[in-house]
Amino acid sequence: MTATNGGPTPASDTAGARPGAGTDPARGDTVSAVVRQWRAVHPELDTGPMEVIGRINRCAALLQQAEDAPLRRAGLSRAEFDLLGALRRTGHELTPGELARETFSSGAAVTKRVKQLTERGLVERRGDTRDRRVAHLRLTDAGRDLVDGILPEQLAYETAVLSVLDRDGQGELAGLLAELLSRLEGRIGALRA
Amino acid sequence: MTATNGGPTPASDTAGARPGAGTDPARGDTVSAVVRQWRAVHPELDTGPMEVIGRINRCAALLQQAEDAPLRRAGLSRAEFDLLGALRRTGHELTPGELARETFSSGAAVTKRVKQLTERGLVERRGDTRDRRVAHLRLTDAGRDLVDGILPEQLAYETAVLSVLDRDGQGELAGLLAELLSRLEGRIGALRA
DNA sequence: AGCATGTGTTTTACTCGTAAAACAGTATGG
DNA sequence: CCATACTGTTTTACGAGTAAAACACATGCT
Repeated sequence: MTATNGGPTPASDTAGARPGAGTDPARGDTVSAVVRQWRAVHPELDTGPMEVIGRINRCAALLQQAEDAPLRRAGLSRAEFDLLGALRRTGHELTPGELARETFSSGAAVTKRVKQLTERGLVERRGDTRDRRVAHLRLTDAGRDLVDGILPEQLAYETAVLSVLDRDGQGELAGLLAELLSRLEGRIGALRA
Repeated sequence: MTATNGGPTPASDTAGARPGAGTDPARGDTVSAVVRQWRAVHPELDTGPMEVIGRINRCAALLQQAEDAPLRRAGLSRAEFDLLGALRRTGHELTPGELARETFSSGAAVTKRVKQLTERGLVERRGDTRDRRVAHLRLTDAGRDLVDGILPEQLAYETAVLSVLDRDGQGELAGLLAELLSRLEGRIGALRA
């Protein structure tokens, strides 16, 4: 996660797991240990939210770390792959600004990545004829082939990692996350407590 | 999320939950839009894993971004708070190495953070009497008070954010994540596909 | 004891991301 | 038109993290 980047975040395990629910992992995850520590120090606090947020953060950190390996073999960072992927999946040219929004990163970061990817022959740039401030970016054949080569590998890998959950579990998880996410995205910025 | 990092670390890839911009409330989350794009371009691929991994990444990024605000008001980055929190919740002194493991970061990063936090009077250092290589770190009173002041605020904030899911939903989500996480942590490194 | 080896921590060199300023060009209102 | 404000992109200055090397010390072998 960050952590930040690599960020691990405090986590916890309170009552999260319902009784009797199927598998009962021999031992808890790291988050549950952290939550236990907090509860010992501050018994008056409701550590419930840590059980969810801490685990989301930790899962994200582990999954990203694991997925980076295959990517690096192709000589790409995750941010670079995200950029190429955005161009590939939209299927058309994008401006730097659109690319920034699409990949949730700053314009400056996109400028730098595009520069490198262009030098590597994976992306091409073309100026807009009407508005000379804007550029249009597209994948080269090499860029498209690279993405198309990596993607199935990446998906197969993800499938393997997630197979620790059964099909129903994955479906439930995806559903709950979709609900959480759609509501978070809906009111983003609203809760700046 | 870098997250890390100033802010949210870019989330990630394949499953890359990354569409941008606009909130498109009524219809699903941004991840489902991305998945739809990929399926249009590569109908033969099973995009299932993206629905889970992409959402975990995106949720992590949004939650971290949201939680950073309250932290910054206290003049701390998430990484710094993690470090102070580790000292607070364990209740005893930790060496730099232990702190690195506890916060899932590199020793070098811990060295730098401890240096800053010590200068700010939040952390104290003491050398080990037997083994002069090691140091023991502990919170100062100011450091402890800072953590104890922030924590309830942070938890209240998390509770508010998660309230978009009902109690059962939160419990189910925590349970599924706990299962996934404990298995990922169990076999981490095993799947370096 | 003396030296090779191992461990805990810090330093160094470098990458990458960001925020804010700088650029470059477009659109508008008088 | 021409000044002004605005938008899209790039540049600049800097902060934070990492890996690998450097340190500093401890330990074990002979």
